[in-house]
Amino acid sequence: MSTPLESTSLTKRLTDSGLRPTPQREVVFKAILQKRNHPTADEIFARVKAQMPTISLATVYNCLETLVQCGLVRQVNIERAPTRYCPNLHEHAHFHDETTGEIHDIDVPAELLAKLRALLPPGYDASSVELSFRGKAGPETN
Amino acid sequence: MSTPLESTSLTKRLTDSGLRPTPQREVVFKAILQKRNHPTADEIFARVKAQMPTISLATVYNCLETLVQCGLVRQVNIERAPTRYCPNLHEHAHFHDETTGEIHDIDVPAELLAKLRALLPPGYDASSVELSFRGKAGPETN
DNA sequence: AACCATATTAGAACAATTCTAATTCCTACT
DNA sequence: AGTAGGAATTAGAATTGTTCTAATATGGTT
Repeated sequence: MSTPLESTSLTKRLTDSGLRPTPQREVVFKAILQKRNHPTADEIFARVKAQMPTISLATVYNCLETLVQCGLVRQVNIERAPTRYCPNLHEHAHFHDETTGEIHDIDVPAELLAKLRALLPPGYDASSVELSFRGKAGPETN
Repeated sequence: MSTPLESTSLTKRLTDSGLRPTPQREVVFKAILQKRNHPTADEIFARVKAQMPTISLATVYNCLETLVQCGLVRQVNIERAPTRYCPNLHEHAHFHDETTGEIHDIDVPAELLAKLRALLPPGYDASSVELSFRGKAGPETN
């Protein structure tokens, strides 16, 4: 009973990646599962301190990074880089090139954009839609 | 010749919104148009200082905000709030409720996701796709 | 020309995150 | 079981992008 299902799968994931299963990582993971919302690192820190008062915010960040690496948690707002401004006013998507750090515009047909908006439940009114890709651009030069 | 087309349209937009056309705003706007990429505020600051060495970074931020308000410039990475983590691992979009600040998950059919990926030019390989809406959720409670 | 709201400025403040260096903890090996 | 050694944790400082503050300057209107 000291090893519930959740922690075994966590332990497995960690060891499979050559990482150590530590109490901190377990507690952080459970704190995220606790409520099905989208907590910030600070919120997770608060939840976790209740059970483990000695844990530090830096550790929470470290654990989160580990969990994201293992694919156990997703990061919603990856973009911590500075805000960027663009003069291209018509609706378009962005491709963030991971190797160069550059951002390229991607055209999105209006028809497809409409389909995206149609995903929203009734009553939801989106004032903006942001679509961004992240990855490697091919070697073809221009 | 001291009032090229670009600045007249800028002036018009500003005055239409009850805002003043100032040299700083003009210079910032031109700096963004100068190159068709996605500069950060710092980069714009650097470009601008060449012509107007006395301008301050705060002003650049102010001008950018104004230009975004007027719809002359788009902000790419609006999300300045802290990174959020979510345990929902299958592909989904997010809806940022502007009134409550909450984030709701939106399901995206795999078929539609495939269509989005298909927008990328050949050679582009996206490791992640992020789709987020921003707006007001309806009044229906749950 | 004077007024007054609006803009600009420099620098301090802030918030989220990362870094640093010291300590502690797991795990593997005897 | 004991211990070496690398990995993880910790507290606090540092960093970064952005916003705030309070004083000064400016532009457009009367």
